[in-house]
Amino acid sequence: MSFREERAAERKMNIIKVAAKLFSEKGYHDATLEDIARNLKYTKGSIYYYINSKQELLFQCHELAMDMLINRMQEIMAADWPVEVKLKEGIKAHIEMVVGEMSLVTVALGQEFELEDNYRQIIVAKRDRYERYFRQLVDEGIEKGVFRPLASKMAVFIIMGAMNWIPRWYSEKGSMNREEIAEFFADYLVRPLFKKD
Amino acid sequence: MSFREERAAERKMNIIKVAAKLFSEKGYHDATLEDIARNLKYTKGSIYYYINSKQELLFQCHELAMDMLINRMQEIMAADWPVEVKLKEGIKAHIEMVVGEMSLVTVALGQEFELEDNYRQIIVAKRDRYERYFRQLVDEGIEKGVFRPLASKMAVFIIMGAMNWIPRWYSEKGSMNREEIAEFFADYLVRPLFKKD
Amino acid sequence: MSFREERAAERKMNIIKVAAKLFSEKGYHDATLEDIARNLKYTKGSIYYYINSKQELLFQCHELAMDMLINRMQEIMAADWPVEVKLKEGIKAHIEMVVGEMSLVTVALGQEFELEDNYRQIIVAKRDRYERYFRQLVDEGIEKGVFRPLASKMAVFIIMGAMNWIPRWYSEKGSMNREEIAEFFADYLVRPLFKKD
Amino acid sequence: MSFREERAAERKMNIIKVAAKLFSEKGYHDATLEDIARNLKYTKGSIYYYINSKQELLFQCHELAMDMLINRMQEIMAADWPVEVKLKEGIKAHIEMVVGEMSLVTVALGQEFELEDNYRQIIVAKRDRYERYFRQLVDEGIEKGVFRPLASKMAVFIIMGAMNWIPRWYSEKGSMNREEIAEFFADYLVRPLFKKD
DNA sequence: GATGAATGAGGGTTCATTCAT
DNA sequence: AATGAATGAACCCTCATTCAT
Repeated sequence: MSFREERAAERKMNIIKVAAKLFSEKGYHDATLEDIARNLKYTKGSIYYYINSKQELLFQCHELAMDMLINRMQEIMAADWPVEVKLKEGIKAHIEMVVGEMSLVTVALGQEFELEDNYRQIIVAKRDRYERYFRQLVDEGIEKGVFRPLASKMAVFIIMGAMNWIPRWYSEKGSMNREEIAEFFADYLVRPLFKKD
Repeated sequence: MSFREERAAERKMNIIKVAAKLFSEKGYHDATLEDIARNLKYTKGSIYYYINSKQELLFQCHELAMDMLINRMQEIMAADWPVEVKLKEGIKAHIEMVVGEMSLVTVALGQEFELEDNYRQIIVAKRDRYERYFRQLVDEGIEKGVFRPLASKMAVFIIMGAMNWIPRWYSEKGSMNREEIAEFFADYLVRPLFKKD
Repeated sequence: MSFREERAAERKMNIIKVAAKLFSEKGYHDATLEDIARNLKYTKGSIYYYINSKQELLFQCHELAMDMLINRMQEIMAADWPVEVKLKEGIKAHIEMVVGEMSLVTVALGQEFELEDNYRQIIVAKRDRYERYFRQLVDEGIEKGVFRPLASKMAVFIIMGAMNWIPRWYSEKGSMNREEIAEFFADYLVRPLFKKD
Repeated sequence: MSFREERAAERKMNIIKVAAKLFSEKGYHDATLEDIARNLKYTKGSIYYYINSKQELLFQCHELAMDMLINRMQEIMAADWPVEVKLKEGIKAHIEMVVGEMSLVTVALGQEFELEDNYRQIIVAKRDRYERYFRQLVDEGIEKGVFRPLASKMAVFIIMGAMNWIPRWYSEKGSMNREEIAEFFADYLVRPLFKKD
């Protein structure tokens, strides 16, 4: 990639991030391109040098977020850890990203229904793929006798729901910091999987 | 209430329900008043005889939903059950309403950020009050030694998140029916509260 | 049709005519909806109560014009006249409409390429149908031995072209009035069809 | 002209021709400078090194086309032929150019109204001058007794209209080739000028 | 000579809202 | 109690044009 192209890509990324921030703050509709432009110190028209439509912008937010989540999860899957550790790490990683890249992942998780159909399909596919990693881990734990037998699909829904709700209440000023929250969630959500002993 | 007023109230309720349905299906912005009117076989103008603004309509959805949830929860709180049973019943009741009155509660839970500030404050207050019931139960369980000591606020966030995520994946054609889901959730989400024995 | 509907239809027709006028004066693109609205003493938004898009407006101009032309031509075809008279009358009728309903027919004849594909197909079909009447007359004249044998398609193209060019030069202040022009054209354009004697 | 200037002039001509092609295909408005640039493998900005505005580009198309037409007609006028032959040759030459340099002349003939006033005046003047040649021939024919007396202005309008309509229907795959069409038109359009004998 | 980048004016369209009837 | 009609503010998007490099 040439220097020029690199700078252009960087700027586009910047636009996406600002858009994500505003989308997550005000919602897709209420965040106007004017808002986004103003935040970037661009003019409305200028943004269109980098993107094709507001929808595309939303889509890019989704895609970026999902790719980040998937990449991180792939690393975890590849690691040489016991299954219950992988699951906990997966939960913690997800939470870190939800809280850290707040706006980006928040948009992706919370405003899916704003995506037009063709875009949505791509994102839903990625989300399914992502969730499947978690389900794999639960299933594997059951097979290995580490976890008790149960409906892994439901368990994953519970885990996802709990995690994805975080943006609704999280505040940097809260009594727990990121790691503590992540730790708490990982413990709370994995615990019911274990057999009683 | 006079007969007239009664009929008007009834119609207003009808409008709210239809609005809720459309809001939950297409989102607040994409559901136009035209849509709502068409579904009711009214004209756009007529609706304004019963409501003051689209925002108010959204607010009423929220309020109705929250009131339903709160009322049900109050009954449970008043019952003469052990604390862990109350909590499980609370979870089950919530899930029944999420799945049953789908649109109404879905709107309330999923589109809070569309509310304008003055309205939002009222709703947030109700939601807080609602969540406080759950937290009370957790705290009480801890006090009584039924549950282990932990950050009850976090636990409630987890419970709420898991439940409120249901509309995102629930389908009537799924492998579990309502009661089974409710049961599964109640068990899974309360289980980590207990002391190991 | 109820009184209300009638009035609405009337207003829509009015909009179409004003649009046609402006389209023919400034071209489809340069005539803005703002222009059209101003001419009607409406606001831009109001127009959308009657139409769905600017394209539709253009289409309606085309359709109205073609229907007028076709209807008139059908009357002529049905008349009990010798073929060469029918042809001359067709030419005269066409010219009357081009000059009379100036803007409407002018738009239809001159700005076909501005129509989007789905609309264009409909209009092209109508135009073909219209031209076929003329061709039928020429062919019939040839068969009957009134006209000499020649490529009727080309002859019709010539006739059409000559007539449709009129809006480019016609002025009410010109030295010939409508009927004289029509008469001149009919004679000039039909004359070459006859056999020399 | 220096070598530099020559090359620049050549490129400018190239731009005009490509512009003409796109103007005739999509219309003046729908052919964007982006389109034109892409076709030339330039960038949008670069074009402005050679031209001053899109309008100028359109004007140059018109002027080039009119100059070509006028030049050819001057040759014909200067030839030592009988008047009726000159007229026929004029018609044939015009048609050859309409069909051959399709885009250039098509733009000039079909999109005159897109020209801004100052430009239009110049073009209208040229077009008048061009048409006057044809009228001269008709008048001369009348004077000499070759043609019958008639309104030469009208006759020329008919001839022009018929010829300028050709781009609307012409296709290379049609049943007649260029020369045949030209021949047919010349015959058909001149024939009504002659006296019956 | 050429280009990437930015601009800004304006256009079509949508929609909540109002109001006379 | 209901509606047809009208409004206007706001929004997304396009594109000719400019300019520093």
